[in-house]
Amino acid sequence: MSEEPAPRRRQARGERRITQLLQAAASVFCRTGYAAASTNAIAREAEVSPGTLYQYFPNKEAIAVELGGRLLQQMRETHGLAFDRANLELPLPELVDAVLEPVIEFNCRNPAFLALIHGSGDIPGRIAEEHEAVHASMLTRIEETIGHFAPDLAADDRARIASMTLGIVKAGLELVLAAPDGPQRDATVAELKRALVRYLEPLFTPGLAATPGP
Amino acid sequence: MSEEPAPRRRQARGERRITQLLQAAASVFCRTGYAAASTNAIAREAEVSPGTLYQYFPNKEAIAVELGGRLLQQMRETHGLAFDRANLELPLPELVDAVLEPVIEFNCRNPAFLALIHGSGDIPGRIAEEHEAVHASMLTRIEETIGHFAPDLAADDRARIASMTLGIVKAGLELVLAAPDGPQRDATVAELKRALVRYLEPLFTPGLAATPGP
Amino acid sequence: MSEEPAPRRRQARGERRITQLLQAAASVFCRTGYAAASTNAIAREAEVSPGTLYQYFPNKEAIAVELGGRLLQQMRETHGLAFDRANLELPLPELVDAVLEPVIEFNCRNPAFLALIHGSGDIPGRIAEEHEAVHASMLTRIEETIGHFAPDLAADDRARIASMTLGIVKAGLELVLAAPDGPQRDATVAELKRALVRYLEPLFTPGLAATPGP
Amino acid sequence: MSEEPAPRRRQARGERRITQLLQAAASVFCRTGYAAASTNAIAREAEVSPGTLYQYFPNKEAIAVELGGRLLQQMRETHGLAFDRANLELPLPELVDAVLEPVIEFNCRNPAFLALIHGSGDIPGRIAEEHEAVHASMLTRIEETIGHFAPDLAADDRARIASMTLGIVKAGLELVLAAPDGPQRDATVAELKRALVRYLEPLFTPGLAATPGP
DNA sequence: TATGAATGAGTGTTCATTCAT
DNA sequence: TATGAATGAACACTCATTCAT
Repeated sequence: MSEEPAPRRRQARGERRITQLLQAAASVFCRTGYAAASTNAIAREAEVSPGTLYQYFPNKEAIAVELGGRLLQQMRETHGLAFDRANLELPLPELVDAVLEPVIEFNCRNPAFLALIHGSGDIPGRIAEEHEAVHASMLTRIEETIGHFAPDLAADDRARIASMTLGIVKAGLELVLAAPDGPQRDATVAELKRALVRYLEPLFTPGLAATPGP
Repeated sequence: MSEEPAPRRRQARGERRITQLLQAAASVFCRTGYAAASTNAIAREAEVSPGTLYQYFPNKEAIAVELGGRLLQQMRETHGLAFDRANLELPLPELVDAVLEPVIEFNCRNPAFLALIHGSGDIPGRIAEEHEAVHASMLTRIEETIGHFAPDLAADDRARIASMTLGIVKAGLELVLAAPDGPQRDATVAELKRALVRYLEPLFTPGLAATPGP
Repeated sequence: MSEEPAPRRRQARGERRITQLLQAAASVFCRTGYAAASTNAIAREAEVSPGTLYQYFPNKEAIAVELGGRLLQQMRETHGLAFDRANLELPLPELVDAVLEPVIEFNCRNPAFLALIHGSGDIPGRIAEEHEAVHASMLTRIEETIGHFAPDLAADDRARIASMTLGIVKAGLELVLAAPDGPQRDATVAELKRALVRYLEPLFTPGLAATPGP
Repeated sequence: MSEEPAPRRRQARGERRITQLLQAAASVFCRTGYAAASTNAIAREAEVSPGTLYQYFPNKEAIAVELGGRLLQQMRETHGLAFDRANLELPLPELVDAVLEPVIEFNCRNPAFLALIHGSGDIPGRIAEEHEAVHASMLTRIEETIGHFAPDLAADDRARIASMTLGIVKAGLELVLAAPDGPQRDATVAELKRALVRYLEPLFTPGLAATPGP
């Protein structure tokens, strides 16, 4: 009677606290990087005491793991959505457009995502693994798409191309985030798309050798 | 006659110590990033006491600055050499080859370079500036090359393309370093070159619009 | 109603901690002097962890500054009181008595004061300045008193006499502190007073040349 | 044949080295105090390597002990000389003059002496003992002199008066050293003498009660 | 002997984490 | 639950002391 209704509210409050803490963490990680971010700073940013922070996270790493996980999940959805929307019938430029648009938007709204991925060298084990997992899932999705257009490609070539594609996207994303919002950012986005289209074009154009030839 | 040899030997020993310490630092920075690297860990890696480390470097930053400076200097030379060797008469694939080869080789031999560049956000003032300077000089060199082949390009387009080019190179370099030495790495190198050639080809091929058209 | 008591209690606790730490610092400074006193030793003396010490003081100097400041403030009050109580109508022995009594009492209760003044050469900037200020204000007060009884005295003579007076007081204070509490200490106090009275008597006795004469 | 003449020269050289090191130590102690003085700084000041310093002194304390000891010895001689020269037939002002003159001169020439005495709180055991010894010998000499003029004085009164006398001398010495060389210093010296004469006068003037009486 | 590079325990200080309230 | 004071191991750095040359 006094146990039933409370838990739900408690859970709701807990969820709100966690969100609040993760937002604070995102903000601090962005400003200072993972290694230099102190849990006290995160708690302060969340306007919460250090003790409270540790009521929801067992340690600093867990914060990064959870934040990374959530961002990664959103990214997965975003990405999935992107590939879904982009039915594979579209010509390459439009496909690239459709896939990239939500990814760019997501990263502009969540700069912590790239920050966390970038700093993942400094970050201890688990989060790196999580990151690795999403990374892998992205690669898989890209590989599938490539496979759809170039079914004869050897598996390792396909994997390599997917990696390079993702690498170009990340590099471009960084340039996009670095560019001031407005026409400059738009131009950078366009440049990234151009780079991708040119890189992938031969794969999507039957009759042109995409891989090393004789 | 009894004064000369000692100082010289001592200097030689000092130089060796510095090299040894910088190697240790490179190794630790690679493993943990700059921020998380402790001076004691560097000293331990160099099999030297903390006091000895501080006999050669006034503080932690100075280690990164010196290491970064040396790598940057080598990189500058490597890069310069690359562009020198690559007389601009070569067709694009050979040009890319000539420029990339030494850069890749350098980065394979000095993985700390990329690590340091990556962590340069956390790194205090001077090294970041130094890095910025080399980054800028690389960009300039790339811009010049682009300008040679596409003299009519607007300055900001040229700058953007140069940035994207460098971004692709860095991303590719990371993939190359991640690939196990041997055929896989070679294939990754080839893939990176392919990406660059495809991206830049239109610029180097008269009659094809390289910049945004209608 | 549920917000008020906690902060106040907390503040009270903080104040107690600070007092406790300052007492520990006073004790350690007395034993070893400022320069040789280690923050860890102070924390240990206060039965507190180093981290706690640093929750209340930003660095070692700040401890000395705060301790010095508090003692100096008390000394100022003590001293002021002394001169106030001692209306200048009293004959010299009573005047000396009235001024010295509270000063001696204060220093017996706060031996760190003299220790800190002694070590103030080693102590960084601000505290030395503070000390200098109180020293100067003491001198001023002594000069005024002298001026009241010997208005014809040249300014530099008056200053010199005040310095010597203060010097004698300090030297005597040290002897007093060194003497075991009880009759020996009382006798030392009496001796100090005697020394002061004899030194200053000529100034306060019209008709006797107080300054160098032929 | 190859052993005999060398030792003496070696000893002579050693003695020179020690003197050189002690001078350097005196200079550094004066500038920074004992606690803050580093052995490396002393070696540097002596233009000698740290290793050499440790060939002549087993540790930092030993340097202070030896320096203190030598200064103390010189002081003893100076002081003894002072008391010898001042045959006790002289009237008090001349006696004070005769005793003080060489003491002041010595301290002006060896400011490290006072610095070392001042810092003796920070200084570990042995040197403090040495210092105590000379201190005691000075007191004894003063007591003897007092005893000569006031033979009826109780022993503890005599001791107390001697202590106070020495305290005044030290305090005055400090003022003298602080005063800029020239007329100001001379005036301070004169003031110190005046203070001593006034303090001691009653003891030396039969018919005047020197100790507390009704 | 003289050198000065090397040592390592110790210093001031920070911060992830705990716990009494 | 929430708080924030308390903890203590670890960090950057120093310096008295040692030792290979």
